[in-house]
Amino acid sequence: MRPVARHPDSGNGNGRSGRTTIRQIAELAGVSIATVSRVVNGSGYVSEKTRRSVESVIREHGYTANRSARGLSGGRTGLVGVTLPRIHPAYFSLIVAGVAEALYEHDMRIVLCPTLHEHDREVSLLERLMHGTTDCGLLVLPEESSSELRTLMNHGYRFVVVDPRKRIDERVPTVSAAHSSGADQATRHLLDLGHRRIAAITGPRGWMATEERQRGYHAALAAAGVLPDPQLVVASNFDIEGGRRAAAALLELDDPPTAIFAFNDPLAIGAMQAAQARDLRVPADLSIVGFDDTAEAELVTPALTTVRQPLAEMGRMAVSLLTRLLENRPFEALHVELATQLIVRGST
Amino acid sequence: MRPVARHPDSGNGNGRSGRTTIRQIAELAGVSIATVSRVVNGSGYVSEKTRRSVESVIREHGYTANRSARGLSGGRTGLVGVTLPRIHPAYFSLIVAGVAEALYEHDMRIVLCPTLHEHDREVSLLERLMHGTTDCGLLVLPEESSSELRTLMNHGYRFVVVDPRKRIDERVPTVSAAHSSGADQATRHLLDLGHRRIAAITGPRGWMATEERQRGYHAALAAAGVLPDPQLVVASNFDIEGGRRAAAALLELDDPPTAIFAFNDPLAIGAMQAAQARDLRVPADLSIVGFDDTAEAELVTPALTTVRQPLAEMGRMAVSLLTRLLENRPFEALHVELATQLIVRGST
DNA sequence: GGTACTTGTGGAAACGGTAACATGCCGTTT
DNA sequence: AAACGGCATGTTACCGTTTCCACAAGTACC
Repeated sequence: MRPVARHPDSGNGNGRSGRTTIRQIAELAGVSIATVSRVVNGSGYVSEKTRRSVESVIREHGYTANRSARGLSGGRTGLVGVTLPRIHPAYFSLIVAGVAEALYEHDMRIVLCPTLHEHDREVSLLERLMHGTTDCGLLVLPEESSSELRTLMNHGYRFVVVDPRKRIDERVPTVSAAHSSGADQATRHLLDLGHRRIAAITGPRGWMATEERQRGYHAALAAAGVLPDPQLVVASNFDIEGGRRAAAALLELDDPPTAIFAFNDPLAIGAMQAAQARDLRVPADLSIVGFDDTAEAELVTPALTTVRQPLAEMGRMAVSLLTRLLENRPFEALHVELATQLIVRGST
Repeated sequence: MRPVARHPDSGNGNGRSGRTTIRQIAELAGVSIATVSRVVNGSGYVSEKTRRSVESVIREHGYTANRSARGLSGGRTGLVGVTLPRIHPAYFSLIVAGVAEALYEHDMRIVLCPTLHEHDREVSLLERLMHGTTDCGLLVLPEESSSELRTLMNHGYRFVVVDPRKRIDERVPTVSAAHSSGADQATRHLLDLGHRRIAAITGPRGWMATEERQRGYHAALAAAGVLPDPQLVVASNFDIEGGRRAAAALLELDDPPTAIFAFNDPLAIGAMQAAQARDLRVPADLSIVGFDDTAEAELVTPALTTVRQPLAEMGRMAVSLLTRLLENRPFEALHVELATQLIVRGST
């Protein structure tokens, strides 16, 4: 099909693209392919002498096992499927960065699958990923229902969920941030500053992150003896525009809040823009706290006080659960919750 | 090894993990595996009747070809290796988003390989990627020298470079932004506003992006009859801190600039911070223009005037070149340069 | 001096596809 | 009527690994 001129150093003519195969290595080292395989994988018995000789041939010829063949032959592909809604928002790219780094150390790679929030797309992607492409999966903020995930499990696919959107089956390993305690810290911080009318701009209803953070928010208010005002809680989606609209509505109230706790940074930034649009000074007239602590929090003026989620660490932790899963180690913690930390900046 | 209880619906016991194979489909449809393969790949002759019958069996059982097997059997893996320095900066994640979207349409997936700017890591990653894991590569801002890339080509690996760092071999297909004309637009904009002492904070010396943008900057100055002042050109790396330092140095000059053209958005943001730190008002006392137009440009106060690079489109375009490569279509344009556009906001 | 276990090694059967080749049928052309 | 070419389908040899099994030699034990 393609009569590409073979590069001089690509060696003896085997069929296709001139890659060194295990057979060539075996021949050069004067052993069988089984032995080479044993050396490469460090399994079974190989004498010290043979091992060294094979290793030197391997080094010399720069041999690496063909991943497809390895994957096919019952082994592992060394590929992990990562599904997430979108890549670009800092929230996701930070998690992916952590995942990529941790996987690299295990000599595994990421197969990246943005779902663009399309549930169907995610389902069909997982279908395909299970299908010999990847050894296991890592689902960030999955669109799938608990029962769909259960089906996946029953088919023998291993996966870990990072930041579950809804409450899901107990047996699915998850990694998330300490939503509730983070929200508690944020709210308490505002209370400590003397605020009593503290509004919340939440994420979508029904999401775990929303519910948990709401729990923390209410807990802190209750602890300070402040009666929660339902008018002060507005649900939104997690973007700037949503924050702008929600904050605008809050500031229209007869008795507007003196502080807003937004459930993520884009919402907080939107709120800040809404405040500035009606000539309110932040933090003098209105204090604002966010959640995430992505890079944008430091860029805006004033810099945003926010609750830091250790996103890259969450990614790393997910990988660590995943490797435990693959080794079939029945592991201690199925559900890991990483601590959050309040970062105080200029917006409060 | 793992005696996982087979899920009821996973069907007849074949060896491993209960996935449907082409053989099972063939049997159920009462045809040979070759015919099923033909139906799946849409190749060769299949009668309308057979095709429909096979398709219905496939749908019913949710069959998808095992990628490892397909990859091994001389075919394609459907995986594209993407190497880039880091994932998180908006610049990269936007490109990746474009790439992912375009690849999804071809039913291909991304294997993501951040190199963390380590040259060795990149080389060894490419080594491995070539190795049966991926069909082709997409290198964003590659660390590799032109000769290393040439070696890769000679080994028969197909790849496209997005935003080449240095000047590389003519035969390597590349996608980049119109650096020079973008810089020209930016500089001209500042000139039109009456500025005559226009400084430039450039990227690292020797990078193509730096050189080309510098060319555009000089061209615009020359066209306006402004003598370039070497003191006003400072090289930096591409991050906020670098911008801060470079701008601080510029503002210390006896005859400081009245405008700064920073060669990317973080640099511009750093410059803005440096200006604000010494109580200069932007744009009244100092105008600033950036380059990229990532999300952060809109977040800062004042919003940043900047040159928009169509990053996601660059990713898509790279995929389109890649598919042409794979189909062995000797293609028209080896080097694509996408137009940039000046976005005027509050910083000028 | 057999038996049994530990080591070291090779042979060969999967794994699930693709694609080259073979085969058989049917309608045209010569 | 024979030869031929397009179509539809089946057979089978790979692709590069892993891994199970067999086998040989050496050592330990009774």
